[in-house]
Amino acid sequence: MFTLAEENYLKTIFHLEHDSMCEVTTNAIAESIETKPSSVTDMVQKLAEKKMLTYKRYKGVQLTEEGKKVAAGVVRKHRLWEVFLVEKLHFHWDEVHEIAEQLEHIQSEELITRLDQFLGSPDFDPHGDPIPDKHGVLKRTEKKLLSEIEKNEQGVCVGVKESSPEFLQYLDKKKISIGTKISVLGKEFFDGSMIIQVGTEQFFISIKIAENLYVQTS
Amino acid sequence: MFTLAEENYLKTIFHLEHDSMCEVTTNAIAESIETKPSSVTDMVQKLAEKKMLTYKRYKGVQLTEEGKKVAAGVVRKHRLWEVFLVEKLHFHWDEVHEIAEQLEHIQSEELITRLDQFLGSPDFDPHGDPIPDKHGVLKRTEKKLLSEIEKNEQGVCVGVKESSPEFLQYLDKKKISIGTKISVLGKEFFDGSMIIQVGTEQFFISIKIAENLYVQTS
DNA sequence: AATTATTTTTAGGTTTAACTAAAAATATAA
DNA sequence: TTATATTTTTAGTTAAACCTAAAAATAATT
Repeated sequence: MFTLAEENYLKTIFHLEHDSMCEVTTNAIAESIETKPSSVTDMVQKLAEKKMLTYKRYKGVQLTEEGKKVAAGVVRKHRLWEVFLVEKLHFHWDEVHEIAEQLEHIQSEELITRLDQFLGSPDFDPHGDPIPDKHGVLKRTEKKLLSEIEKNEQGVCVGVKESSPEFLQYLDKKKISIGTKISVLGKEFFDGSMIIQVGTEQFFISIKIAENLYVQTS
Repeated sequence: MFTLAEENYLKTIFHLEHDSMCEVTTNAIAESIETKPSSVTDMVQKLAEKKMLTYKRYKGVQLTEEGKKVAAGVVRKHRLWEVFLVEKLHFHWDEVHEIAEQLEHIQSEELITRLDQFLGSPDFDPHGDPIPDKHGVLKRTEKKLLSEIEKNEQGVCVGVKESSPEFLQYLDKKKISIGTKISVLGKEFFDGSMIIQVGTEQFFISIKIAENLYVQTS
């Protein structure tokens, strides 16, 4: 069994490994978790002793297979709870992160099995992120950033890269959510800005928006 | 905001006050919470400073109005989650306590408001215990112990006093749950044992059973 | 290659909530 | 009432997870 702090470290390192695709540094963890590098060193040494990750002084860390499994379990719980909050309790997708951050630490295999069933074994959370299965395996999707889509092509929104309330609220105002069809009508070479169509509305978006929206083209 | 430990102390003292109807002793708290009396003294002093209870050395404690409100809030969360686990996830009523013990500490007003709505604002948890409203007010019911029922009277099961898995499983085997009608066909003066009827079945129960089952007669 | 800057670790301290052991207060019994 | 027993508190430790400040290792510049 793991403490709340240990679970948070494992989860954070799991995400950082996915993002950076290489060893995760002490500073990166510290920033992510909003703590000091010295605290990270402490915890990382503890997790190394528990064989959850490999650690060489000054060289960063890497999750072991076991560590990945534990971390994926926490992510699975987080995302299943997010689905519950949005689908069943009708929370807005920008309100659920904090609460799921707490719920992800509830310990009960059976609870998660039943929650998963209750929700119809969803594959994705309300932000479009994949939910690991009970063995920690992630379904990989071939999603692209909207910024990679060419003029006159179109895609379906499947997720966001950034998930700050501000961004999610912007998307909401523009009536963009998971499943929304987006057509690229025009693209400015100079700054990457676009004219897109969502439903019957056409409007301008900056590169910053386009680089934080995932779409599936198929 | 309160720590997990603080919430557990407040909740425990709240329950003990209801049971004993007088000041709650250090030892009673220690036993309930499975900790040492010295640890209780520490925490109780801390909670007294926070004005959650009044404390005089060697004299026990009493919750303040504020303390009662906080404690009732934790109990409300616990019991709402129990309803969720039984009604929505189809857990058995003897499996939910431990999980609710964790869920009761999730911090989010909005979550509980919505959970309550989602469950149809239930008044009682799966064990028949009343759920405090959002202001901490408990609906009082005039329930009696089955052992107080006379021969040839009957009542409807509304709750249990003890809620150990063993007891709940016994009740289950005998097909007794919340709402079950129980008729007292015979009562032995010597040891308090009874012959009761549940559905079409008639059987013998000891005083130990009868003293742990609440029924409503009306 | 030597210096400077950055990153990471070590060493030592703080807080929370537990613990043990001993002292003090209260309650019970002779 | 004195002696004994029980309950409660105090004093001093421990462990987890954080912190600061200083030292050590690594990386970047000149």
